Amino acid sequence: MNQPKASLPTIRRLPSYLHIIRQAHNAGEPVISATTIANELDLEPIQVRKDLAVTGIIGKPRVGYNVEELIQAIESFLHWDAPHPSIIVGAGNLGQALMGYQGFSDNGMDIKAAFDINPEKLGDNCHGKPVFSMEEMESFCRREKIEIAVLCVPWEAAQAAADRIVQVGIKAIWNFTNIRLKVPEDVTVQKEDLTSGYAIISVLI
Amino acid sequence: MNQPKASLPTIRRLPSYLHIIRQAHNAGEPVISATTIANELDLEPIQVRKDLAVTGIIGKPRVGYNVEELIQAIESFLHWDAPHPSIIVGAGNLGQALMGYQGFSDNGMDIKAAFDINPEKLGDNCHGKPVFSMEEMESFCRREKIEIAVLCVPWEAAQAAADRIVQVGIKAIWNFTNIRLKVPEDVTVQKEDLTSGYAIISVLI
DNA sequence: TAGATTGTTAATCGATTAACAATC
DNA sequence: TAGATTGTTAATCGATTAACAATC
Repeated sequence: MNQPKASLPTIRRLPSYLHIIRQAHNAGEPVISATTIANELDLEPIQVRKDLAVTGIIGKPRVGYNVEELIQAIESFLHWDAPHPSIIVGAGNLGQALMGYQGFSDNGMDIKAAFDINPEKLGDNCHGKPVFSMEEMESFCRREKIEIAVLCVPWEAAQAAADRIVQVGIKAIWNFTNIRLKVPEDVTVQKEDLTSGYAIISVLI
Repeated sequence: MNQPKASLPTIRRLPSYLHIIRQAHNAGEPVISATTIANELDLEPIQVRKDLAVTGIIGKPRVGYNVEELIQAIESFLHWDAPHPSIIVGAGNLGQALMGYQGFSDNGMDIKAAFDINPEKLGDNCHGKPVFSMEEMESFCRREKIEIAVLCVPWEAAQAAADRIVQVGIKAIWNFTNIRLKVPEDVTVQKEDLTSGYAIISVLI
């Protein structure tokens, strides 16, 4: 597992910046200032400058940042300038939705297939991509050099599925279940618990 | 918008605790200690104790917390002990998936319907729930006393949809798009950007 | 009783924010 | 030049962690 060169909050904010900067690029703007980005997102300019600094970008005082350079700097920092072969494990509602989610495909995530234990789902063509049985996972993933497994099974099945993913040699699991997975040290798990977001909104209502 | 009585990181962790405590309850265990929860989640016991304290629960030294009391305390703190009538706005892949997501329905979120501009989607029966046109939103939401709108439209349509949601009188928007919504002060927006999670895993690989 | 666990008070750590010189 | 913006260094703020007395 790599040691990130920036704090997790900073990394989380970078995609929002990138989205705004790409819009500026589409609008033909050659430069953009941290102040502009901050206003758009309701953040402090100093925070945007500090965040952008982690990508190695150098701005021009009084002018701002070169839009094309900045897009490249962020994409490169996030490794979004190269494709990441990925699979979905668990082709239920959420798995199928993520399979067609444009926010991922726009940023290098290349979902090659889904895997499921339910024989009824097999052979389906979900968003133009195949659904295979769990037995086919190992050979497929080694052949396609899969880097990321997106885990969308019910929580009761999550640990067993994770064990399988580890066995296959995949080193990164994006865990959409609400349990903590037990995996070897060299495997990265990023937990994305939608009920955490629901908890926030429930308290704020 | 309510001022939460706990930090956002604390609130985010509570659902994971609740899940473990409910499992203990199902297993018939009368008490559970912060140490047990911490071990399960790979956290520090002191953090779990501090987090649980915000719910007002009182534990017993040497014993731990009464499981039933603790479940009630967390559910009550998160307002998960009452139903929250909700709607999905944008019945695309993600919207449909969230409509059937059990992690929400298990915790009081009661999704009553979805709304979409695409006439092809209307009348569909998605997970046993109806899909209506945007025009029907206002009367439906006022009648059903909708509290939360889950926004799953493409980002280009997000601000217009949010304006509509505000107009209807809904005070909480769960925003799954990657733009910042401009809404009146009394409307709460919780942004849930899946590309932020993808950024983390991309950097950690 | 001895030992484990709670809850409180204090210390540490890291992220955010402020101040300001440098620069175009 | 004057003024806006960057990048650096320092200060603040808040969350996490540590220490420890209280308790069953």
